[in-house]
Amino acid sequence: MNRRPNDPQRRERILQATLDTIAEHGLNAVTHRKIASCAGVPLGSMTYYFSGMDALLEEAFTWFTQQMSVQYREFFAGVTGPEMACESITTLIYSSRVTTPHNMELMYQLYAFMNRSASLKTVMQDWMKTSQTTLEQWFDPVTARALDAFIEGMTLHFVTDRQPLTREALRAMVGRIAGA
Amino acid sequence: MNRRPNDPQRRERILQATLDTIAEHGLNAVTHRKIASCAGVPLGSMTYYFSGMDALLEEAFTWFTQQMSVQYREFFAGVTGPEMACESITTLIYSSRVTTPHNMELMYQLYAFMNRSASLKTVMQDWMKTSQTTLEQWFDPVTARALDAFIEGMTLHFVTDRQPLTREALRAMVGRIAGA
Amino acid sequence: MNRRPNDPQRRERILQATLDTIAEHGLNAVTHRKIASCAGVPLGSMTYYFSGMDALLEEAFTWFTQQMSVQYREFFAGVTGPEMACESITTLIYSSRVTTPHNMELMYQLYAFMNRSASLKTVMQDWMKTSQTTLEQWFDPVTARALDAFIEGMTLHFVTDRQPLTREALRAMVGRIAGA
Amino acid sequence: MNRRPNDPQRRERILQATLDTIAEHGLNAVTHRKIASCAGVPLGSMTYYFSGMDALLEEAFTWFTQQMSVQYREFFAGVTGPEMACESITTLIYSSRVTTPHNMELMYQLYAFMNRSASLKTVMQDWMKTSQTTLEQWFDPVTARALDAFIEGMTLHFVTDRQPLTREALRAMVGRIAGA
DNA sequence: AATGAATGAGATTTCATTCAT
DNA sequence: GATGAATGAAATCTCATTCAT
Repeated sequence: MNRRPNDPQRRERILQATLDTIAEHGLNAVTHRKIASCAGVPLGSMTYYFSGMDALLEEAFTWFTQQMSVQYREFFAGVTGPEMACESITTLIYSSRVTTPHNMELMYQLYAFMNRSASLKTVMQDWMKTSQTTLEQWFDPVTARALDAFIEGMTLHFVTDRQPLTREALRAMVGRIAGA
Repeated sequence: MNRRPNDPQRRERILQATLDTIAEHGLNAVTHRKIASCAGVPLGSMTYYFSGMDALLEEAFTWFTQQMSVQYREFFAGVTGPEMACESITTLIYSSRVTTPHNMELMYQLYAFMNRSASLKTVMQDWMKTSQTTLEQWFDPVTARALDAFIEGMTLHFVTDRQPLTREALRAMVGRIAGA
Repeated sequence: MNRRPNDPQRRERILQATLDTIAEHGLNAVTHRKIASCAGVPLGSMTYYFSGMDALLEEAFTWFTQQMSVQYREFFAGVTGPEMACESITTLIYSSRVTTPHNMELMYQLYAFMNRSASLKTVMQDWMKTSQTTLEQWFDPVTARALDAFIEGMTLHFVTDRQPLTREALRAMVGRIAGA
Repeated sequence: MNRRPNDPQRRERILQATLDTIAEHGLNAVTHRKIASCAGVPLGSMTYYFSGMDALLEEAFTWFTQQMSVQYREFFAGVTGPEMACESITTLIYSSRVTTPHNMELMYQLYAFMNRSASLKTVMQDWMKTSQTTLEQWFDPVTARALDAFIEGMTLHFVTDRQPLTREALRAMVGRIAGA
């Protein structure tokens, strides 16, 4: 093992490895060993950096939520009006660039884990608020919530469904909710 | 000599206990002992009735999916037209009678577990198909999918969000997707 | 491993092995592995029979205290008067039949551990009471306590001291405390 | 080039912290981290100043023995005759000024640890010799040993027993052993 | 000289599964 | 058929010690 004292990326690398391992093996089946091996760190590092499995999972999911939040916001960065927002929403769902299978896998593990941790639930609620606020730049609050929920549900469909909607059909539905 | 088991409900009782235990403790943290204790059956029953943990989880989730399917169908039983369907959808989401916290908890555990089991994924896809077909009685296929996705996303919001929508706002959004 | 379901001596065998391991290696250095190996049981048995190390130590010491109590009482079984009691006390200390190095080793480990466990402290106090009561058959309470303390201190001297007292000198000192 | 350490008391501070930690947590449960934290020194100091845990414990106990020896001697400093010695012994036991709960706690941890270390056993034997020699100033050797053993046993009673002896009763018993 | 981040060896503990009854 | 005592494999976690700085 290449000894690297003061490795500043170590913590983050473990967090990322935790997410990757959850995505690959599922929450039940995640072990310190698998994560350590995935992160390329010795087993002893796991509890040196994180007090225990629960703390690690909580922090990893919190980190994931923040990453997703950033990507979400960046996705709507250049949007200037409702029309353009609808296009972006459609692309968000359809392209799976943000809602990749990997991310969706984590999303559902996160929903499943959410109720085990009060602080994680708060993080989730804050995220939900943020994404609604983003959409409220171009839509009224109720519409923003509806669109957010639709994105939520539709992305699930896109990773599970055998025959997802076409881009055009999807765009039309987004337009309906937007009330245009 | 046809010997019937002493306790014919035992299998089902174990399945139900499995679901309850998952809902209470989360998929990671479910053990044979907890389930057996919850079901009030001896520990030995667990592997006597089910070949192993994975088989048990798979069967429990399949059973859950079927239960939900039935409830979903029953919910739309008396519906005679699109208008009434929109009302039912609104009530479905708003009342949390089907989408109880307990059921939603299981739903997300199920989504999280889905990718671990090919057969479970099929079950999920079939369910999705069924619920879309149900809605296709009153809506065109694309609209049916959009409504289904909206239900999906909105129920999540309702168990997580700090301030869910009012019934009226919800009804209005359903109406928009329905294209009325 | 010879599989013996319902091995009724298993628990006691583990307790005895715990005491032997403590005597051999000291409280700090006792591990489940060492005890299991000493008892000839698989490692998994340790926490199957005892909820954890602390519970095991507590029970082992409690058991030891009871054993010592019995031996102590048996030692004074045939005593009919103060004179004979003094002889027995002298022999108890001098012969090291009860206060063997093994037992004394455990005694001091026990004193050291006593303050970690309220219930163990109670057990110790009860034992102290019992041994005083035994001596009160032939001596007044204050004398009984003094003799008990003397036994306590002298047995330590006998396992530590380089040149212990002769039997005669010991007998004389016992006689003085007895007030004969 | 005589380089003196920045912190000349550090070694002693670690030794004292070791004793305090043993008294607080017990010999099993003492860790470098706890001691370092108790002494207010960096973790690295532990193995910088002491070659390892065993060496540290041995030195700490040796130091403790010396401290106790000094206190013991000081306690009998002004004594001029057997009568006065008996009074001092009584006070020694009864007042718990030297045999504080903290010191007694350490005493038993020490007895428990003694057999793990040949050099520590020697230290103990030397101490025993010293305390006997102290008493031999006013008593014959056999009486001195008996008194020493009595002190030993009685102090244990005083920290454990629910109802210790009164001062008068204690004094009377000391007097008997002294043969006055 | 002094430190504390890092680790490997080994501790405790959990638990799915087995199998004698 | 049914059970639960028992176990081995593997999990989590602890910590003395090392060593780059």
